[in-house]
Amino acid sequence: MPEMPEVETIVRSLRRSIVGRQIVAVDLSGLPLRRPVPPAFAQQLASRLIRAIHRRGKYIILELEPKAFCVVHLGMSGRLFHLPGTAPRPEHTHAVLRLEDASQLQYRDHRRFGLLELYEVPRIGLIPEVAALGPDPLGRKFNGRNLSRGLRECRQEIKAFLLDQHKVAGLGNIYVCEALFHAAIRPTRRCFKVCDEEARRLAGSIRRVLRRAIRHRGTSFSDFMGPDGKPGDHQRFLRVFQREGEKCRRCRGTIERLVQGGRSSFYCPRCQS
DNA sequence: GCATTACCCTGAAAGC
DNA sequence: TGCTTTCAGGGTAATG
Repeated sequence: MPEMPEVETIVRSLRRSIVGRQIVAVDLSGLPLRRPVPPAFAQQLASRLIRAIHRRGKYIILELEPKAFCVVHLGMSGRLFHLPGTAPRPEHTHAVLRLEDASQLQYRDHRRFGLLELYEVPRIGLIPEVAALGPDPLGRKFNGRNLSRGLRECRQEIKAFLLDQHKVAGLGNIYVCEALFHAAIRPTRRCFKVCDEEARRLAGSIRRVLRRAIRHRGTSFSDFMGPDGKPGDHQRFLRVFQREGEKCRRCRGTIERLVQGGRSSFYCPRCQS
């Protein structure tokens, strides 16, 4: 389940390995992902140069020359692998970008919740998926004051707010649970009931949790690994996520689980109010 | 207009 | 042992 730290790990790895390479051919499985991959996708990508790789929220964006942007979202189970050109193409491989140095970039996604799209626009900001995103938690616009302003006028539960990519870009279930634990806020709290001081604390917690996860190359349970095949290491440092019934490392109380909007939330009822 | 729910999908785990 | 059912979750369209 790639969230921002996992996507950032992938982007950093791919920057080292595929930027400056030309795409010579593209093979597609033909199966639809979240949306059907446009029939012209392969033809539009072929012969373009990979100029740079960007991340916006959980989106990976290949900046191409002649100017275009290839947008990749990994959904729940998507993975990118940079492999030798002779590597086999396993089941659930939906796109293969063959590069000029005889290597290949494989997109695999067994649940097909991901997205592959090409936009011929002059700027990243004109990509519709990117334009709709809220501020990046590691960017300048994300701070306690702005977060507090957003929370004040919202009646949703804080968990749903933080998962909404239009409000904050890049957070998923794992890091929302972890950040709320560090900020001592229960996931069911209504946004407008989070005071300024708590919002400031939450903004700081979100940034710290994400930075720490990036240092550990993300969290791996079953789905995530980097393009080089290495899993992340952050799962060892989680305080609440998937720890239902275990002891809280802060107060020795018991971690509980509840379901919000069909997603599991993990929290410590003693530490979080 | 905002909040909530259903749906897409498949592998793994649980239940029978 | 083998089959069936349930669950997980990101994003979005549909519904309330």
